[in-house]
Amino acid sequence: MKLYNTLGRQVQQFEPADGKTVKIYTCGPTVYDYQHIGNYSGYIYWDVLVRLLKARGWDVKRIMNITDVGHLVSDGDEGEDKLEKGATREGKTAQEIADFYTEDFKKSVEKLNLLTPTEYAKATDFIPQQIEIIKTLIDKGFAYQTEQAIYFDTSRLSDYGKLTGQKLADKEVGARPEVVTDKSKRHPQDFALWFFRVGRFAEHEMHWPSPWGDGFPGWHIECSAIIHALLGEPIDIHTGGVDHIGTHHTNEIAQSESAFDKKLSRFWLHNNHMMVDGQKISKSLGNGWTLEDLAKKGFSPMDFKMLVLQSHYRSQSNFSWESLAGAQARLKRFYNFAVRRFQGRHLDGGDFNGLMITTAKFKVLPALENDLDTPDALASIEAYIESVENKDLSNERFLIEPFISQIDQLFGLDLTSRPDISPEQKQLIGERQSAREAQDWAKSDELRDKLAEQGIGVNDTPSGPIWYRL
RNA sequence: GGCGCGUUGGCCGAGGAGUUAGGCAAGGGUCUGCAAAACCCUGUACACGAGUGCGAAUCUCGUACGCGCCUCCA
Repeated sequence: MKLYNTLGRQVQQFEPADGKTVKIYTCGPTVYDYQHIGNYSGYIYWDVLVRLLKARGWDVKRIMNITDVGHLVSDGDEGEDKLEKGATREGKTAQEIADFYTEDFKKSVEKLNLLTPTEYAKATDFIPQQIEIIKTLIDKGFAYQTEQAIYFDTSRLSDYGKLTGQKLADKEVGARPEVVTDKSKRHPQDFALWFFRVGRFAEHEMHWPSPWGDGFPGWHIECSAIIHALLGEPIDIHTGGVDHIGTHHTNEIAQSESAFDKKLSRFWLHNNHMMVDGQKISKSLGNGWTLEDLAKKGFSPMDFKMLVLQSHYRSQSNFSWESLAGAQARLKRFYNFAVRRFQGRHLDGGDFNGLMITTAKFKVLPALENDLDTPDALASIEAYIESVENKDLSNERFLIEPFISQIDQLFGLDLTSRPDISPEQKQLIGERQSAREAQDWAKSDELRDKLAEQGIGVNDTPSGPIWYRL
């Protein structure tokens, strides 16, 4: 299978280093607030990636971190931690905030039917490991100490920034005036490994002892520590949003590769961002919808997932309520296809069954193996559903179950869990059909209305009624 | 200033030198007791300019516009 590797900027053939187990790390949420739909779009893509890796027969060991400390806020960078800002806002401790939003994140993962990682790793559970790496970096001369912090000396690396393709000298450092810099930093691009609880950080609520003094870790070090502790370098795939390329992942590479003399990750995959009405999702625009906001407008997490899968992970996609409605309609069609398996005329399988499996295997899977082309994969599924619906059901025999279970395996769209209707409802359909045959249109219409009240629609075909959900 | 991406029919969105993407919406039709659903048909799209090709939406250069990153961010 082929994947686009940001490191090297090209599509490359992928397989795990040991040929068996894929070691994969996904940059997880910073749990200081609800995650918005843009956040989840990334997790949806990486979920399909994991499902694909498994479908190809590899074992997957996947770690996702939960950032619950050390993530400084942007606005002016006054030294406030995102977690602590959230805590102040809600009158809680940083720990309570982290726990609450971690829980919310996990619930959403479940709602979206995303596979849970092998392990979630909280940054605060790996403080000693982070300190250990910093120690190593100091010993090897890659880090230095000032009054405010311990910094990584980026000038020690000739290939610092290899992920971005941008030369260090070309970067405009401190492009924004509001960024506060430590005057005693040797190079403007040097980044903090450990902050001391002094100056603007004096009141920092979360802090730990270290060999160099009381303080808290920089943001990037947690990922290096967690990867080292739970996966071991090099890992096969590291995923995250495109915004991480320039800073977070660049610094992760610098730290880990300097400390351990091994490549950190063989593949770097980055999802592009979801725009909302053509604009970046941001707090100030108030367009960072949550799954809850979508639910209020009548859209399920699965509707949203369908929308996300309709565009490629490397494309910048655009969210609008109109496009979400389109995705919802499409998903409904998938669902109504799935419940055809309860309608009694597909019991024997036969050639049709084989054809379905073949389609899944020879069209859908290859689409995904082509750098995770989910839109193309969906189109193949669509083409197949259409070909089935064209058939005269009374004559054709087919088996939907294996097909949809393959689709579910790859996309987690919950097709297989679409419920059957009740025996009572089936009886109503039968009665209505009898009424129709007796040309009792009044009764037939009455029964149709009754079924509609229960969310069931009926399609009269030459070979009998077919029900679907409204 | 640097790095990078994009511009596809009403909307979303793949593809990527000659052959239908797909979905949603729309119009017409078939079927039907009537509907709905489904099905069929229709739209003949690729920012603009120039260039290279037998041939360009697809390659090259330029222009315009938009976006991302270089600062926390999925």
